[in-house]
Amino acid sequence: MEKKRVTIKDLAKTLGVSHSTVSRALSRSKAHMVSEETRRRVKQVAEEFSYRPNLLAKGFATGRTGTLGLLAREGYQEQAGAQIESFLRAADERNYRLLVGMSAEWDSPTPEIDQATQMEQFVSRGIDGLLLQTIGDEGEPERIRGVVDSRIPVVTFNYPAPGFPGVVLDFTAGFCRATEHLIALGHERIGFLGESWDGSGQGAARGRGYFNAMHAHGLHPESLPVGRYQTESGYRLSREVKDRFTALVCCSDYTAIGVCRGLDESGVRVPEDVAVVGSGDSDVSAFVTPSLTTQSTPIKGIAHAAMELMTKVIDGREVACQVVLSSSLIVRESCGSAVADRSRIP
Amino acid sequence: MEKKRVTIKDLAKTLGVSHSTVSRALSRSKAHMVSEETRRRVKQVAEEFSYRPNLLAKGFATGRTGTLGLLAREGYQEQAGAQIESFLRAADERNYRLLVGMSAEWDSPTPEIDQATQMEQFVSRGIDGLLLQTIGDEGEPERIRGVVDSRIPVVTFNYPAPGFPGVVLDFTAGFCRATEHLIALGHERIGFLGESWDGSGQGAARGRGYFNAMHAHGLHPESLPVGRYQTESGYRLSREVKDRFTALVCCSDYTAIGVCRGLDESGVRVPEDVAVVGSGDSDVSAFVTPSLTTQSTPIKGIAHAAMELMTKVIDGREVACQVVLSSSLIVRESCGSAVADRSRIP
DNA sequence: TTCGGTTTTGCAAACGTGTGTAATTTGGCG
DNA sequence: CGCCAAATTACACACGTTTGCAAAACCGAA
Repeated sequence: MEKKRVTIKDLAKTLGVSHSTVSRALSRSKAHMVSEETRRRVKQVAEEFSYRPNLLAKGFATGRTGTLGLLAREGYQEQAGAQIESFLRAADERNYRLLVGMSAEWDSPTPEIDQATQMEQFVSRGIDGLLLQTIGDEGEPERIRGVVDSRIPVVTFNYPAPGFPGVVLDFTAGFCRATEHLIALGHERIGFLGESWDGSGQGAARGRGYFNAMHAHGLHPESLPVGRYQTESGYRLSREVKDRFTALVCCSDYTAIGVCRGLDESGVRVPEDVAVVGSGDSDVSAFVTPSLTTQSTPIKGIAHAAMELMTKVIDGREVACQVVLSSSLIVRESCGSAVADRSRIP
Repeated sequence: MEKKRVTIKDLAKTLGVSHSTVSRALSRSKAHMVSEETRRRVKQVAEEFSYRPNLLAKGFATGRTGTLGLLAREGYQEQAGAQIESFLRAADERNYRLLVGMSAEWDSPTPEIDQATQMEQFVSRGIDGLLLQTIGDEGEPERIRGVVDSRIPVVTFNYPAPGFPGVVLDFTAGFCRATEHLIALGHERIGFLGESWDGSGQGAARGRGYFNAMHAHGLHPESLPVGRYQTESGYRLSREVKDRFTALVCCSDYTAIGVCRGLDESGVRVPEDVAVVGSGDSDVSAFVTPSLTTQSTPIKGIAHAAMELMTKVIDGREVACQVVLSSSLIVRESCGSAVADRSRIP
């Protein structure tokens, strides 16, 4: 009953030719090493038998599998799911499959597999390239190089890793612009909900944008650390910001939604009493009340740029460059606006 | 410079044994076909050389790759990303990697790869099993069988596919309970935002729950079709529901958020004028204003149950069974309630 | 020492495909 | 008809690993 899959040799047998001929007929080698006539016959029989190549064997023989590894990191992304989706699309378009992994911290104590192991697993499975979400922490490039064979191309995203080509979003500029938007509206006591600016990594890059803007205008910056970029972290922090700031810059839309909710429950109105800006332009951001002023993070753009870069690197047309994407500020209700009623601010 | 990866043969050479011995030493075969002494030596040298097995070759030789395919469908899931994440975790725990794909419609005219092709690709790459998001449309089981080799196990989720083991959420019961909750609050003109109940598939299952509850209480059911389960679809529909219903059952949280926003803009208050319930218990649902009454959809539970089922099927301990998970109703503000603070209501 | 049995090891084939090289066919032209 | 080059095809090996089977080594007992 165990009907085996039909192989190239089966085709060869019924055609009365050698299996190598069949192979050449099907995988159009650059030199027309096979006559048009036989190619036609082979293709017909292949169709008839509904032959499907064993991509495992093919990859094994050629060293190229048509599979890329995508390794995302948990907790450092407000929209991990959407990010993965975008990559799936971008990979599909270039006819690559994706081995996807999600890693916790390096040497994580949790039962989850750590990043190094994931990378090894991927490499062992013969991926043609690795799309790696970096966070820019200390010694990251070395760790990567320690695990992944130097011959397989790595493209990073999220944060630059020296020595590796990558796609990066200019969070610093984005948060700077967002903060300046609040300053232009007349705010002076502006708080930041996110990681502090002195540090490395993507979270700090956001904070640095906030800091730069504040500093440039002679204002006093202050950050309140959020843990994960989740809704509840913002909600928790809402108690601490009351009566302390007239405006808040949040590291993500979800943090913003959480803090808005918390403030609302305390009787603080957004944007009348406190202005809030988020980041990410997530699906819901336009539909919550108040709708969020936020910066678009071109998730699809990142995925496409990363895949673009990856194909270039694979073809050897690029070695190590950073593609910098920038975000734009989307102004909605949550920070009021020039026309907002500001009469109540003490 | 092209340093090849170290193979089993390299180890054999430096150890002065045959490569088959090394193979046996490393892959603990049931029979202790190799002495403890040599095993120790082999392991040491392997460690020293930091040997990593070529999983491609291994899979090719054994027929098992330790990789599963996960094929999700676009647009039929409110939280596709979170779903994928859950599966990644569940797979990790059982030491499986995941080839992930996202498919559009069958024979999709879009440039994206259709489901059949995706499945073929996965199978050709030697997956040990396929986790398949089904939608329960006409002829789905046949289509699956048409593409995927009968020897590789398929576990479906989201909607039962006759003949295949699967995990399914009892949406009908969930939406019935949600609707009855509204009825208990005294509502009679209750609308449904989602697919109609006469049809097949997961969307209709939700509608059927609504319908059953309405019918059981002698009320007139009415559905307004949403396209995708996205925020804006709810927003668009808000104009049509005004002055027509006193309560709305929405097929997803995002639809609910969208419709709340739209109603708010029209001056209709939620929950005072119109009560709304969502579905999915998404992250933000507790933090939007008003917070959403919704049904939890145990996304993690689905992933775990599916993986559990998959391992059973792979081991031959199960053939075709449906695991039915149920949701629970989470009561928050958006539909008002007996205990809610209603003092503000005029 | 020799024998039988058990444990350990080596040999070789197999998995499906690609590819270099040699062998064959083809075709054109003298 | 014969010859040479070009086009086409067959042969055989490679890729890294597993695994059945036979060979070898070992061990204890006669």
